[in-house]
Amino acid sequence: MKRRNTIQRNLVLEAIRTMKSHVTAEEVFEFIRKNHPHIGKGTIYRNLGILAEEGEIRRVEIPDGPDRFDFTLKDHYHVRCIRCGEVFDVKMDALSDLMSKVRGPRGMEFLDYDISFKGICPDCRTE
Amino acid sequence: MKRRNTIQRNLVLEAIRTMKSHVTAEEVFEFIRKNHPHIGKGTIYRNLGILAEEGEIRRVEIPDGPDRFDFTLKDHYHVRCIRCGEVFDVKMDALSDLMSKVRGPRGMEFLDYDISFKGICPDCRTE
DNA sequence: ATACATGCAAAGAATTTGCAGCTTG
DNA sequence: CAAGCTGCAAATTCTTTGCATGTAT
Repeated sequence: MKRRNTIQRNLVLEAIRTMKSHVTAEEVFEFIRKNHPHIGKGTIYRNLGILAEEGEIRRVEIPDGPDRFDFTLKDHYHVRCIRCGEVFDVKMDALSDLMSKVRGPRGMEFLDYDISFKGICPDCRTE
Repeated sequence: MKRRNTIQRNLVLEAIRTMKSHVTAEEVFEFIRKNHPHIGKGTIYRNLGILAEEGEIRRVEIPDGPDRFDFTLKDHYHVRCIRCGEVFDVKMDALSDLMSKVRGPRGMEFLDYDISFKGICPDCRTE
């Protein structure tokens, strides 16, 4: 399955690069739709998946909300506000080699991990 | 909203206590349905939510799969097999006070975090 | 040419919700 | 008896898929 270089795929990558961090598929769709009203939402999802698989972008799975997509390459984590659902970046010193510390069922191959925080964002706290 | 002590709520709690770890709402539903064929799925979801909120059980949000529910009290994390979707417990030495290490937007209140791993389980590796 | 992609609409999976009637305190 | 619940079905939300047509290589 050799990949093609389609207009739509480039638009999606371009959008992720242009828009603010951790956008949802829906946001990418609305963004691109402004200039390309006929793009289909399925195409957005398909291309986000392909780009993430190729490592061009990063898929961030947010518990309790739609997946987000990042262009950022370096590792960072996220907090989700339990009131409004907004997602923010958080910084944290690299955890010392988490992958070598885990113990799972015998023979389990560990590939990846993610840490996600929950909290209440400044705006929601003062309401 | 004072809580009542309903048969259904007790059945759900009982089910979580009886069944193996990290079960899905669907599994709880099927389990209870054996003896109470008229229980509604909405009731299962509502009660799982209430019990989790009360701290009687723990909700574990699995990226890319349905929520799981645990009776286990102590902290532990999970791996999800990317091939078959099965979820396993993992053990890891307590991380030294992650909550005090995070830096988020100014004024963000951090409440909780979870770590989730991905991997390939023994069964799927040998297939 | 021909395999891969697209747009559109419909299907799916997980969960939530509206509502009339039933229960618990 | 009033506030909570329940069962049921329909609605929501996010994402995937089938298919006829389009297009990059």
